Amino acid sequence: MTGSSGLPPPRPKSRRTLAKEERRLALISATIRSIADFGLSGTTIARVTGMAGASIGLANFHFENKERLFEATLRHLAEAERAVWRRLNDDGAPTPANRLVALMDARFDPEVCNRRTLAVWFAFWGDAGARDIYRRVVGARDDERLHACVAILRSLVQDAGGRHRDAMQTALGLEAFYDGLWLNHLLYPDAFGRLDCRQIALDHLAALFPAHMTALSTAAALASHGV
Amino acid sequence: MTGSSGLPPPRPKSRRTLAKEERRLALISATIRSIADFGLSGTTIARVTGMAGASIGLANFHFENKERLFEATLRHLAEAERAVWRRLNDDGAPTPANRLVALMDARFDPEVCNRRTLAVWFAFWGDAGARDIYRRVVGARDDERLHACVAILRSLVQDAGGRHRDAMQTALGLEAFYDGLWLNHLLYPDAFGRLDCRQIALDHLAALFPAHMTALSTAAALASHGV
Amino acid sequence: MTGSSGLPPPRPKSRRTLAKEERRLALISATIRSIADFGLSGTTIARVTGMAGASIGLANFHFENKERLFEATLRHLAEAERAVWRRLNDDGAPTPANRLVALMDARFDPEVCNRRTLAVWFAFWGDAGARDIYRRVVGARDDERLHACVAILRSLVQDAGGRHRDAMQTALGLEAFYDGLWLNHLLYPDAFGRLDCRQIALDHLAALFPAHMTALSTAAALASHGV
Amino acid sequence: MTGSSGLPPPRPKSRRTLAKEERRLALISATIRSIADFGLSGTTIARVTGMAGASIGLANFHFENKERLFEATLRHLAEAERAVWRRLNDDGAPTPANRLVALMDARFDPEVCNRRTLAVWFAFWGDAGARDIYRRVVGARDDERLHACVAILRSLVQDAGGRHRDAMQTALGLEAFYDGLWLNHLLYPDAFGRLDCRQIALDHLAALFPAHMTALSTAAALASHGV
DNA sequence: CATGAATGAGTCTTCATTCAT
DNA sequence: AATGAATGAAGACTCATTCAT
Repeated sequence: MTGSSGLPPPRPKSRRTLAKEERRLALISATIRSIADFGLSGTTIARVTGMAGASIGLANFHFENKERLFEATLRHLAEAERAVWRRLNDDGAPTPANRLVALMDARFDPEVCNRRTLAVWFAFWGDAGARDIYRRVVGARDDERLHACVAILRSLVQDAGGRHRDAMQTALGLEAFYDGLWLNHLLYPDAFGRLDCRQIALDHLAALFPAHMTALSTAAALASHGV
Repeated sequence: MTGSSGLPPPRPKSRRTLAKEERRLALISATIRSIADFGLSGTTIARVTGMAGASIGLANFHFENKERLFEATLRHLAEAERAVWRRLNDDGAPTPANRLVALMDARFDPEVCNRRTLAVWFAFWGDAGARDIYRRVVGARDDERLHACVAILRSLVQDAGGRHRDAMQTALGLEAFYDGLWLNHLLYPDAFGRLDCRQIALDHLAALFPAHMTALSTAAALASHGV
Repeated sequence: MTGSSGLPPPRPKSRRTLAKEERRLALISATIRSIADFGLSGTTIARVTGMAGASIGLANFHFENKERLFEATLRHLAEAERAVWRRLNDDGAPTPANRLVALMDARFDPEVCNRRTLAVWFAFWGDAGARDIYRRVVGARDDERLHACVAILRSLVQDAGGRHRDAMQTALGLEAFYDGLWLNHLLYPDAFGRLDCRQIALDHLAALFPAHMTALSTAAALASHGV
Repeated sequence: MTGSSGLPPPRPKSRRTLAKEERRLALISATIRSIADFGLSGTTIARVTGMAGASIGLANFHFENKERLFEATLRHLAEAERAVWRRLNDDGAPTPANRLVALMDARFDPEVCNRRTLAVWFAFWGDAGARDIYRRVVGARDDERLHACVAILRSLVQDAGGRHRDAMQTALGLEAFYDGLWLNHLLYPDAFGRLDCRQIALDHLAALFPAHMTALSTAAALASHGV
């Protein structure tokens, strides 16, 4: 039906390729769930493949290693987060204040800030051995985010004749604050709901930049529409 | 009864007890170092006892379990942190602002905020299985700290007629912020030095409570003398 | 029948057959290289097919089994050695002494006595399980060679009125000697060069049969021309 | 009973130590049997420990590795062979001819030249990966034996004004010959009995050194008494 | 109190073989 | 003919825990 006419079906190959990518994704997804539910040390190849409905050997076929599987998992999550950020950034008006809020909003987007994803990040941050893997895979991405924040802050404060050196300090403080909110959302999801965290972060931004208060509130209101 | 002759042997019991306590401490200390250097999953009984210069059997003798050893380790660190906080709190003048700074300063005291200690906390926070242990052992202590913060905030804001519900929100935000600074100190010790973190935290307090600015600055200056 | 029209397609079958045989040879050659470089246990289907530039499934297509692949490899090497021997035997004058030297020379011909080939023989001789395969595939060929040697020795000694039982003993000793030279060429290729081995073997023959010394020397000189 | 008097029993410790050494020996012996019966690749930790009546974990406790277990096995066999050689060398009269026969006799002593021991040597010689282990562990010992042979040959030929360079060549040839006899004893134990091999080797020595014929025969006769 | 040999379940990884395409 | 994804049994190695001394 799809192609009864002259065109040869290029599907079989692409279907196979797709299936391969699907398998990879299924394994990565299972890895995320396993880390969230059983911890990094409780995440075994047998458990991951079992959750993905695959055989044990398949994990080492698609990912050479357990470590490679972890790396792919980190890369997957990092790319998802980056995509969310880009989307939020492109959607809003391109004022510095808007971009600052977009940066924050990406942190508390439901696709990014959920128990499973945060569990993975903290699992890797919390384990001395995994920390190295994390830095190797996601380190550059973290740097990029930090420097984007610094750039925004500079253009934001430029209007008010702010100091340059503080931009980095402020950016570090902001990122740390978001991380801390993430941690508490992970540890106490009830006391620290996702939207609570977002609100606290927004209040913080407003407290830091009272001059841009109005713009920030507007941006926040706009952004929260999409949530 | 213990000695067959009249005189009791010169504190053999207390000496033994001391030796026992020393052994326990040596094992706990080795556990901390091992978690910091090799992660939770890389921390084996053999490694811990090896680092402590003890035999394998000794760990199971002093601590029934590996889990018990971890619990004792958490308890030890929590008590040390609590002691630092009490000391700082008792030293300064008992105004709310002072106490708020003391609460913060305890978080960034060198005895509390060092790579090894933070590595342990984040190791337990990062692992789903260990998280349960953490909550069981240190959860109440964390609550105590949070409520102390709330109480301070209430008495602080009472003067200015603040709202009650905000006290809890603010306290949660503060704790989260400190946690985030801890995390970044652990991950990037160079970019986030201990004193940098403390300064960022202090700036944050000052931004939150501009009315108490002067008092806070004074308190900070006083506190930093001791550092 | 094959083609629907009258003319049979120009040797498509033979071309296919050739391709098939080429594939088989490529796989066998890769097997030899793999055994030489990684040992019998390090020789996996994936490695062999990888070295031959084929897919994993192909090995099991051309050779039902891994064991069948090994058998084909042994057969291939045995036939090559036999061909060398026949060639050398046919080339020289058909005196017993000449044939004895030819038998020896076949053992140290570059096509037979090289690192890769010897590695395969000793791999199968050295492994208890593989030994059975070897005996099943190459045992008869070894017997043939031994009895050829016995026949030569008998006709050689007949002139001097030698004893019959000794022929077998001598033949066994000769073969053992060649094997020992092979082993040392494999283990210490520098100290035991191929030509060194040949010379030692020739000296040994000369020592065993001083009466045929001259003939042997001549034969050796002739044979070494071809080397 | 053993020590009711004042002496404290030093046994417990030495008994423990002995037990440890006994375990190691039991595991090494099982390794030898396993290699002989199932080949190097068929020799698994589970099999070895099973044959030794131990648990799987014990092999890795006494020998860090499978490779270390193999090394210890090689070392054990090499030392046993060396001990036999020393014994035979010390027993006989110290003439060069005697020592040459002793060197040969050690090769065909029942403690050295038996199916199990030879199977181990050839297993390591036959596998590319194991070959490296062999050279690392036994290489020096092989060199020692070769140079001892060279020294004997030099003092033997010195009387007849022999050539020096030939000593090494002859020694290499002798060792190779013994190796070849070993191989054939391993492959065809019926056709190549241990004593058959020894006789062939002795005949070979006699053929090489007819001048020392008498001494050799005498030495051989004496040596064969002990067999 | 202390030791360390011993156990065996559990983990990662390899690999021959199968089979749908 | 050929591909390569998929399977799962088997292997080496780890490690918490036990227990005789």
